[in-house]
Amino acid sequence: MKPPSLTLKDIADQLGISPATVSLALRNKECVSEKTRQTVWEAVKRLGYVYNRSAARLRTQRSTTIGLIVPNILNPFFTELTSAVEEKLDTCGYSLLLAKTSEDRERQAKALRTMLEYSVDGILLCPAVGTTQEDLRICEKTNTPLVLFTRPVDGLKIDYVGPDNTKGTFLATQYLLRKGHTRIAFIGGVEGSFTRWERYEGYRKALEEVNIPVENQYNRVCDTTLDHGFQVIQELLNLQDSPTAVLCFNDVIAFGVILGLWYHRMVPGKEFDVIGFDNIADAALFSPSLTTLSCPPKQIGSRASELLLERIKHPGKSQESVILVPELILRDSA
Amino acid sequence: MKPPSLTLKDIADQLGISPATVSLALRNKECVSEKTRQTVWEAVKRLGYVYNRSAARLRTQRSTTIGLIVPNILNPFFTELTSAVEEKLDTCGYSLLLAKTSEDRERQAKALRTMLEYSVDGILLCPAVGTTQEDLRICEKTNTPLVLFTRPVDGLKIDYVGPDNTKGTFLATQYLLRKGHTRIAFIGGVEGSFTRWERYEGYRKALEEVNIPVENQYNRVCDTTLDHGFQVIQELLNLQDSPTAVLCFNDVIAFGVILGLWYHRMVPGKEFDVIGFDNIADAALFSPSLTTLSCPPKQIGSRASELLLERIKHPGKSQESVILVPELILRDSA
DNA sequence: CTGAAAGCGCTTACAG
DNA sequence: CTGAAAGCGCTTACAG
Repeated sequence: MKPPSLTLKDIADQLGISPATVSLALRNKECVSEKTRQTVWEAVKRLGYVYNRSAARLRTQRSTTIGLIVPNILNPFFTELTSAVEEKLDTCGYSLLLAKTSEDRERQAKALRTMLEYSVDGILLCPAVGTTQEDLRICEKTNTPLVLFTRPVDGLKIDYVGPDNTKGTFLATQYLLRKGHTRIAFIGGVEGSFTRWERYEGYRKALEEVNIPVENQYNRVCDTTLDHGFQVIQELLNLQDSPTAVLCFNDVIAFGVILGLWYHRMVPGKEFDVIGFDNIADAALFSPSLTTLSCPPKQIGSRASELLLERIKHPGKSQESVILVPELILRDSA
Repeated sequence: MKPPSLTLKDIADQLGISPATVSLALRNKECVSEKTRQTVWEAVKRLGYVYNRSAARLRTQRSTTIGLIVPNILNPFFTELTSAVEEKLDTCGYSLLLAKTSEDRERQAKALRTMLEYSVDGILLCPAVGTTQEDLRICEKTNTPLVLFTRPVDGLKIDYVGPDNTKGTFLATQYLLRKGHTRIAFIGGVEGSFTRWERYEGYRKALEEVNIPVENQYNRVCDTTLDHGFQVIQELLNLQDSPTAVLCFNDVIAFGVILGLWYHRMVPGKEFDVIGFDNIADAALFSPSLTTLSCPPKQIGSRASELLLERIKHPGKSQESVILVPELILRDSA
């Protein structure tokens, strides 16, 4: 199908030297004379030689590729994280193999397997909801470094980077209470998500501390998309005792809420308080008065990448958990 | 570094058959007896064998990987497109290698080369601004199918999928004129972008047709991010003869504009008309009254993928240009 | 239906 | 500083 491509041997033949020397020269090894190296590079450019990584990979058992698996590329949180990972890897000479799970354990299993088949040097994974230790065993078996981010896996001691969810929402709720709010809703996140549970815990604890009962009508599960946030805030505003502030599962939900408020001609941050989580790129702009718990995806992505590259270089080191404490970012009401 | 991994030969030895048969069985070839196939698959599962694609790739010169190169992953247009491509490829058994150019021709050259080194079966590329035919020559040389999308390259006859920019903005401008607007601004897109030029052309022509002069103060170049749209609309609203409608380079700019309008307590679609381009996912929600020129990234992505897979299967077929005509989507003012 | 053999393009000890 | 040789793990004609 493809035409015969140029090989190291072709270059070697052209120059009347051995393929071994060409290989060494291309890798810029010290042991090759400057003169040889130059002739080789010159020939490579002239003939349009393209290095064959599959061959090198087969030989060396290393791939300079890492795999990134996320639930959903469309969520800006993961988009920004992906971008940060790509950037970090690029500067370190690694390429990125990307897959998504759609929160499906089957698809996740398939993605993991495929990446191992490509001999990735390591994997960055945000586990699909419901992932078990068993699901990830294959990485251990093949001795492939694995770093989890954003969501831990129950009972699994492994490299991990993620936020302190409970502490974050606890702080945010206290902040709302101090501002005098008593009817505070918690919006977003899907049923069965451990992250949601943790974030809700912080909210619950803070209310409990000041003896405000947690009301079921203020606790709304929903998918993390703009339109769900938009929808839910409409419903909440129609309640008898409608809330005066919402703590959102994340910024995307918060954006939906803000759009819903504008739509009702209400100004978020003035007539109604909204708090997000993550501090994704658009958060700074979305509402001049959006408060958010900052634990930016770029930061998580770059920390996780660093950790993974570290593991690849020094295997066998002990596991590390990087827990980032979210910072409450207040923005001036304009 | 990695422990010795299981090979086909290990499986073969275990079962007392030849590696060739194991290979055939794994590929589910007809010529292997049902019984043998089953024993092989059973052993593979039991022993936890992981197929080595590097070896297969080296042998067959095919990779079942394709490369996707975009200017910027963070732009929702490209995010959605990436997602659509990933989905399409996944169902066809291909994996995705992802890279971004940041509109830098050097980085683009590097990304192309890396992908060829990985022996991708084909490449999907949205060329960085300023890309020349020469920049893409390497694909031709290595005989790697290349499909461009969204942006053509000057003078290059090659498979391409993209919108009819001029026709789109022409229609949209006519629509605004019919609604009685006479002061219409054109916002967004960067200097030197061919796409911007095309979209501006449609706007210019429509105004010209009804003898409305094109005013420089209504033509604003800016990066395609929310905050730039937000910024620019503020400036326009402060003009002496501030416009009554804007045609935006794309939806992202339009979102920024809408946020800017809400911020001024103006309701887009009522007191001020806003038109976007692309129809990205959030457009339906962003303002209930946002009008947009629909040419969705998912559609472009999936058409481009199909075209590429087609080329991979049947090389040597003649080039094809798929020009999608944007449709004006009107949404009811609520 | 199954096996022996060659080879994909590289890298790496090992000699010289 | 350079070369000959072996081998990474697969696939594929070719025999049988």
